[in-house]
Order: sequence, then C-alpha cells, then structure tokens
Amino acid sequence: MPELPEVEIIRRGLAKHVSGRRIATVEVLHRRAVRRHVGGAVDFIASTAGRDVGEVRRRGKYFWLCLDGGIAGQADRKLDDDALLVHLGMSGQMLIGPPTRPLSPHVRARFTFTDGGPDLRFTDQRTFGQLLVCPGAATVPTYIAHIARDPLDPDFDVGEFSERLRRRRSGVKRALLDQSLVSGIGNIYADESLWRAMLHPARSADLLRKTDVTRLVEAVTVVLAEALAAGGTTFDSLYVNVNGQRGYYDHSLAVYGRAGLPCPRCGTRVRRDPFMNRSAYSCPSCQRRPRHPHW
DNA sequence: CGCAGGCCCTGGTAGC
DNA sequence: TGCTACCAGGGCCTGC
Repeated sequence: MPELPEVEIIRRGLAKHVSGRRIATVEVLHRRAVRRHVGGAVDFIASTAGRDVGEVRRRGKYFWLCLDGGIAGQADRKLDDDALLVHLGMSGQMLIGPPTRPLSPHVRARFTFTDGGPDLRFTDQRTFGQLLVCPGAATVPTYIAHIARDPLDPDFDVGEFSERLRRRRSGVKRALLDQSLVSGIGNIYADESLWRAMLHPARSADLLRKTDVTRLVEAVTVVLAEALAAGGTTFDSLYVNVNGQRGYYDHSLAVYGRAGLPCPRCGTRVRRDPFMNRSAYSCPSCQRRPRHPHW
C-alpha cells in the first residue's frame, strides 16, 4: 500500500537508476496497466520507446518520469513536455534489476534501456496501478491537475488547507483521504496522524477548533517525515523499493493494524471501526469519540 | 462546488 | 481436503 513516503522512496530510486538513460524497448504485458492511456498499449509503447528519461517528480502518491530533457544542467537539450505518469495503486512496484532475471508472474510492463543496463519492471499483483503518458511534465501532468499539493511539498499552503478542511462537512479522516484536499495520505498515515494529533477519525471536520487543525497538520507532517526516514511501511510485504528492499516504519505504527493491542501512549486497547468498507484504527482513550460521529 | 457509494482486481486467509 | 466468503485498498466515476 504505497502512500507518500513509499512513493517518495521509489521516486528517489528511479531518479538514481533511470534518470539520464534512454528507453530502448517497452512491453505491456497486461492491458489493464495502461487502461487510462489514451490510445491503449500500442500508443503507450510508441510514446515511450526511444525517449530519454529526465527528472522523476512526485505529487502525493503519483510520480512521473519526464520524457526527453528536463535534466538539471542540460538546459540546451530539447525540452519536451511529456510525462510518463505512474500510480502504484495498492500493490504496484517499480523494480530495477538485471535484464536477464526471470520474469515474475505479476510484471505488467517492462522497460529496457539502450545502454543494456538494468531494466525496469512495473509489477502489480492487484492491478490497481496504472501507467500513462500525458502532457505537463514540467509542472503538473494534466491528468492529475485535480490532485492537491502534499504536506511535504515546499509550496504546501497550510493556511489554505486548514480553511478548506474546516469547511468540510464530513469526518476528518474522510477529509484526510480526499486527494483533492491534501494528497499523499492513505489509510495507514491517516490513522497514525489522527492518533498522534489525538483526534477521533469521525470528528466532523467543520467542528474542529483551530488548535485541532494546527495539531493535525503538525502530526501529518511528522508522521510522513518519520515514515520516509524509516524507508516507508512494509505492512503486507507488497511494498518494496526499486531494489526489492522493505521499509521499517511498521515497527513504529501506533494503531494501524493493531486492534486489541495496547496504545503506545496510554495502554488502552486499540479499537477497529468499520469505515468506508475498510477499517479505522484508533485509541478509545486518547481519541475521544464525538457525540455525533461523522464517518 | 461537496459528498457518498459503487466499482475495478487478486491473493491470502478464515470458516464451513 | 476443497470450496466459498471476505478482506485489503486508491481513485475514478456517477448520482444527488
């Protein structure tokens, strides 16, 4: 379940291993991986094969490889605006390795490079992930223009986010998961941030006090940064970096996936509530349930 | 515009 | 044991 920290780890790995190289061949092994690419698999291959990879950028849980140019210090190079945009969904992986290694069963797309070096394999067991080429690489790809800035973005506007959050008439957890309000937060980091800020997930966003919102923004920022420093969360073994290595933030999880286990702060047993056909984990003592829960 | 719910998908596991 | 049911989940999409 890659959320912002995991996606950022992968972005860095790709920047290290793929930026500055020229794509040679592209194979699409599962049509669903390019279902959002206008023109389908044939056009996707034509739009990526033979092109140079520049910087790798990210917004929230999306990242994109700049195609043709965009590499720092090479301003004279032709600057094309295309982005190879990636969303990993629940189980997507970007794996770098020797071209000769066997093809694992869930590889959905494969990229080789003209230098004959390590290839790149988009591997995705549950096929929620997707790849597409669209314009807007230099700023934000058009396809994700509706995705809000994430809390680690230098231009993230805390004031604007706080105001918009306090106008929402839904539960605060639901709001945190809305990528058009703030991006990069999924189920794991929403629960961890709310626990840290001592806010119940079903608190109505429009009833939060300003101090609550300030504490929440602080909590989200710290949780995401700490998870990033730990290399991300490998909860169900589906997340690994480009070299196949796991992250270690699961050792620091306070509530997520810990129903019945003691809250690290007060020892009360962590509670699991049904939430949008999934789960919300919280401490019944640290995160007081509101009189009128707004899930 | 905001909000809620359906849908897409597979592998692991619980339960019968 | 072999079957079924359910769970995990992000985000697009539709309907209100």
